Amino acid sequence: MPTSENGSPPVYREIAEELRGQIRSGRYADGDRLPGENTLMEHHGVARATARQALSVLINEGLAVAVRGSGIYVRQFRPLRRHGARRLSKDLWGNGRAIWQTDSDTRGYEVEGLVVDEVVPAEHVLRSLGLDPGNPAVRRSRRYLVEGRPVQSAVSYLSPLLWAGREDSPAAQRIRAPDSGPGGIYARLAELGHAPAHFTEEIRVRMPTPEEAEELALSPGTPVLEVARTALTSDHRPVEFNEITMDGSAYVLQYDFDA
Amino acid sequence: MPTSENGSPPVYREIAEELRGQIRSGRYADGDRLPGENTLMEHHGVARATARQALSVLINEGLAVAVRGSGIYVRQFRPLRRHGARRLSKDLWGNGRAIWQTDSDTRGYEVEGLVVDEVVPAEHVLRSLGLDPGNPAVRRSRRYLVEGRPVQSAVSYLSPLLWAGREDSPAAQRIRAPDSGPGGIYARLAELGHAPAHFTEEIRVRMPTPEEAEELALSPGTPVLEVARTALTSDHRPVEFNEITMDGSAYVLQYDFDA
DNA sequence: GAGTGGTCTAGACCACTGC
DNA sequence: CAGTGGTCTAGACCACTCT
Repeated sequence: MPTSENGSPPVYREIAEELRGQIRSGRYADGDRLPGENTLMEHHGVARATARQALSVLINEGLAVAVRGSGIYVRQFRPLRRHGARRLSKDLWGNGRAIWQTDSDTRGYEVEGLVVDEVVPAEHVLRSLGLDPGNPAVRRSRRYLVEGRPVQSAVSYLSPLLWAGREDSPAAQRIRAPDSGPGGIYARLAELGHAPAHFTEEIRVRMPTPEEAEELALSPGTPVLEVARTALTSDHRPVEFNEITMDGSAYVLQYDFDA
Repeated sequence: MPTSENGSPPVYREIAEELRGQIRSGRYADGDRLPGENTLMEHHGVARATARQALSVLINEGLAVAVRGSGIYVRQFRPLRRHGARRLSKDLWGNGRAIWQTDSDTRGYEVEGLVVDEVVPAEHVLRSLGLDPGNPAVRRSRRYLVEGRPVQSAVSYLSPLLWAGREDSPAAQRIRAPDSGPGGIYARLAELGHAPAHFTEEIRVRMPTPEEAEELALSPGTPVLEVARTALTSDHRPVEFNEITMDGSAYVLQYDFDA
């Protein structure tokens, strides 16, 4: 194919373009089965590899998914809505509700594979927490499912310095326990005198690593959203760093703010 | 390849995995040239198509880019930071500065291909503006470049009802002119008595359409960020809808808010 | 068992880059 | 002009799904 315009596009692109148009126009709806390799070979008089290449374009665009032994299907797409500001308002965790309960519409979240341990976090995590290199942190990892499907995995980091000298307090113990108690981690931080008052979230997009693709059961052509949240006290001390990796096709992020 | 685990992964995946590891470990740095098809064929004793398939994995992951006639190179990645709340504060457009001037660090934006016209917008646009189906709107489209590279394209919609009966006022004329004047569109809206007070932004991710890939000069494996912003007055009337498509590899979005 | 997609081989011609 | 990636053909064997 030429670097820019001029001659006609390669055959496989034209086939892909034709199918793409038919998907967009509604000729093929969500979940419908697309013409397979054999059909495309006949109809367009091309070799198998060329038909495959056309289909791989759609798959890498996230428009279609291949099911082995069955066919190629139009991808379905019904995102969840995640609210930025509203969901972290003190009203919620101040009253014993966990954050993620406000996230999804009527569909409920399930938490899976919660692991709590202590590690020396990566450099960017330490920086966000205002810790020096080599310092340890409590790490809380888990995965969230909606309707049985994994949609995000989250890892939260907290510095043990926040409860130094009070290791045995109920709040400090809960932070290191799988069940963080009513209101979650933020309520415990408040009990320790480190109530979160400000948040900053950084959003990045990229294609998943193979590990992430497996953990979130992503089909090819699905990008991930990476949300890195830092929670700060009213005097702007960082008290938590949370790294969330989300199925990009599963979410719409919403932020509301004033001029 | 097996549906889940068991047997060994296909050859092309192993080759891709090996290269991926070498990229991550720093064995190949940003912009370095990776072993090409011929090299992989020799070293791994595979056919050309298999070597190609391995490389296409990395390319679709956004880790590498192919340059015809030259080689395969490790992708570089240095994102811009786009601030959500801060950049839309009234201090900025209230004083005659355009929004995008606050966006990029030291690198400057250039605006290109500004087009102003009147159209009947898509349904979701009309809904965001609170307009009935079939209503027209002024559309302002443009593209932003950083260091000569296209990074986002934006389309803004405004209802003519906002200046009904005042078509000839300076503000209304500027809104329909390529140069919207000091402070940009939001300053003009304020002059018309529709000063934006609240914003809501919706963020979506997906793989680009071929048209978007061309417009933003995206290399394969690059997702796009879609930011849909609605500007509301203090009495919550929508006055502008802005749809921004961004090179996902070029941006980090940041939002700051309080508990 | 027929049909589907997944992997792989061994060729071919082309357009482009860089020396 | 040698080397690179881009496209394409014509086969092959396999694992899986569906009926």
